[in-house]
Parts: sequence; C-alpha cells; structure tokens
Amino acid sequence: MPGFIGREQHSVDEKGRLLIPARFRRRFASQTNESGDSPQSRVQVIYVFKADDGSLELYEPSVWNQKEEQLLKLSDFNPDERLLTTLIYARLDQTELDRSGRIALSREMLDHAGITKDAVIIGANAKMVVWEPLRLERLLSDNAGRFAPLASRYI
Amino acid sequence: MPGFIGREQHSVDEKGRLLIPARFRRRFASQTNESGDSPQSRVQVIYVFKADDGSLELYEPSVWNQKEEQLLKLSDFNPDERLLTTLIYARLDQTELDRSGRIALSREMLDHAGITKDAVIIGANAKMVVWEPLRLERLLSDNAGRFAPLASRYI
DNA sequence: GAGAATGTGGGAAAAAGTGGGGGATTTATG
DNA sequence: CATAAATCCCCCACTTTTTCCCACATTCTC
Repeated sequence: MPGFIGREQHSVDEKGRLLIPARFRRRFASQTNESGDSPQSRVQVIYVFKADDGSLELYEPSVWNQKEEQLLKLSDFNPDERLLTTLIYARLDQTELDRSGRIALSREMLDHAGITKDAVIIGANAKMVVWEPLRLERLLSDNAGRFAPLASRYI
Repeated sequence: MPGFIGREQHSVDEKGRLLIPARFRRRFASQTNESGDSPQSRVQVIYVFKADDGSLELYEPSVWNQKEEQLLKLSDFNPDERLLTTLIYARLDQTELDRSGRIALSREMLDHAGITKDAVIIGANAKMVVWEPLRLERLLSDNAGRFAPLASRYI
C-alpha cells in the first residue's frame, strides 16, 4: 500500500476549506470499505493534529487508530500519562471530505498553522502535513545547514 | 465504534446549561436503545465525574458502567477499597440531555471546574472532558515542553 | 483541440447554537 | 395546609454556522 508522496500548494477559501490533492484522495478511495458500508455512505474521515512545529498533520482513520491504541493503554490516574492524553486530545480534531474533495479546517486549526490564504500539503508517507507556505520556507532555509549532519547521523 | 474526537467551546448559560456539540450527540443516538425503550422515552443519561486535574469528565452510561464493574468487585470491609469507593462516588453525579441537547451542571460541578461563562469540551475517545478555557490554556502552555518527552516515552 | 478531471468560489437551505419566557412541579414558610 | 418562592423543563425565536449543491475556470489526457 503506497503512502502519500509529493508536495502541492492550494488555496484555503473563506470557509476554511482546503482541497486534498486528487492523487492523495485516490489513496483514500482504495481503503474506505473497512466496515462494509454501502457505496453511498462512505464518508471519508480525516484526523487533524496540531503539531509542535506549527504544522497540521492529517491522518487516515486506519493510521490514527493505530496510534490511538497506544493511548488507550495509558492510565487516567497516572499524572504523566493523563497529561499526555490531555495534551494529545486537546490538539486533535476530526473532519470529513466533502464531495469536492475538500476538508473544512476550524478557525483554531488554521490559526495554529498561521494559514490565511494558501497552504502547502506535503505527503509524508503515512500522513500528510499542512504548512503555511512562508513558514515552511523559513523552516527549510533556517535549517538548511542541519540536513547533512542529521542525515549522516541517522541514515 | 468511533469515540468522541474534537474540541469545541460553548457558553454555559445562567441556568448552568452546557450544550453538548452536535457531533458528539450523534454518537449517543447510535447506541441509545440498550434497554429497549420506546422511541419517545429515550432519556440520555450522562455521568459527570470531578477529575483531579480540575476538569469534568462526561461518560455515556455504557462506558461508565464498564468502569463501575471494577468498583463492584471491591470489598466494603477492606478499608482501602472502601475508601476508594467513597472517594469515587463522592465525585460522581448524573445528569440528562434536555431536548435541545444540553446538560444541566450543578453549581458544585461548575465550581470544581471553575466554569462561569464558557467551557471547552474535548473529545477524548471514550469520554468527553470539560474545562474552563483559561485553565485549560494555562495547563497546555505550562506543559507545552513536556509533550515531546512524554510522547516519545509512551508512544 | 476536445473531453474529462481537477481546483475554486459562492448561494441557498438546513442544522446547530444561544438565550429567554412561562408553565408545572417541588420546596420553603407562615 | 395553604400560599409563596424557587427551581426545573419544555418550547419558541433568533442568530450563526455548516452543509449541500451547482457553476465555472483551469489543467490534464488522449
């Protein structure tokens, strides 16, 4: 099963709607029928997570659910584990693809990413990452020098 | 069965009523008929629990009952177990959805969470968590640096 | 270049959220 | 026990948001 690969830039309209590129949507289509839905009712849910670095991460249900299984093991009464759970769910949201292949991002999510007009969507295999274009540009140029050292350490 | 996911902010009116977001209410609807009620009389009960961290936890009956099964195993005559039972039930309350999809929170519950005007409701899979907005904000910013370490330790 | 697929925007209808009036029931009080 | 006071619900009305749908422009494919 291939992941999301590639980078595209699209506009976010006044209603906060962001188009998911067609090539990414095709990947969804191939694995919707987990629960034997009728062709009509296949609603494509997408999880949205506010990442620490100021981007938004988009997950398919099957991928997010895998992460969530880890969360379910955590105790409500261990302070550290409870805090982690809170930190995660407070940053998480859920949305659906409309018939034009867009998702509606909440004002809060857009603010977190600093998105007003345009957004870059980067395929990162299991997830998609959404950036405000200038912010991404700055991150890349600010850290251009770190690529080689990091790469040589880890790959 | 998908859980509660997402974060919303709503106002609590002067009567102490808090709206349960429509998308969360829809999950209730899909599993009301446990006891074979007539369509008319399906009253949606919600359990409210005062959490240690200053939030309120909202549970569906089916989920709370599962937790309660653990409690029923505890002995009334073992001091520790008896104390635990007391501590839990002393923090627990019960309320119902009215026809507008709201629940009435008692003064005591509101005070525990420090809620006066607004409240944030966070979907946390099996339960919903209610926060006073500023209190949540403070928790999140105070612990922003702890997310990465905790996440890497537990997930 | 024609037709299909993709991307963008917006209008209208429906749903959700908010606040408050008023009747019924419960609780307090003389 | 009667009456007053308070509380609790149910319903209505208004505002805002979301959803659904369509139209059009652009790009891609053959």
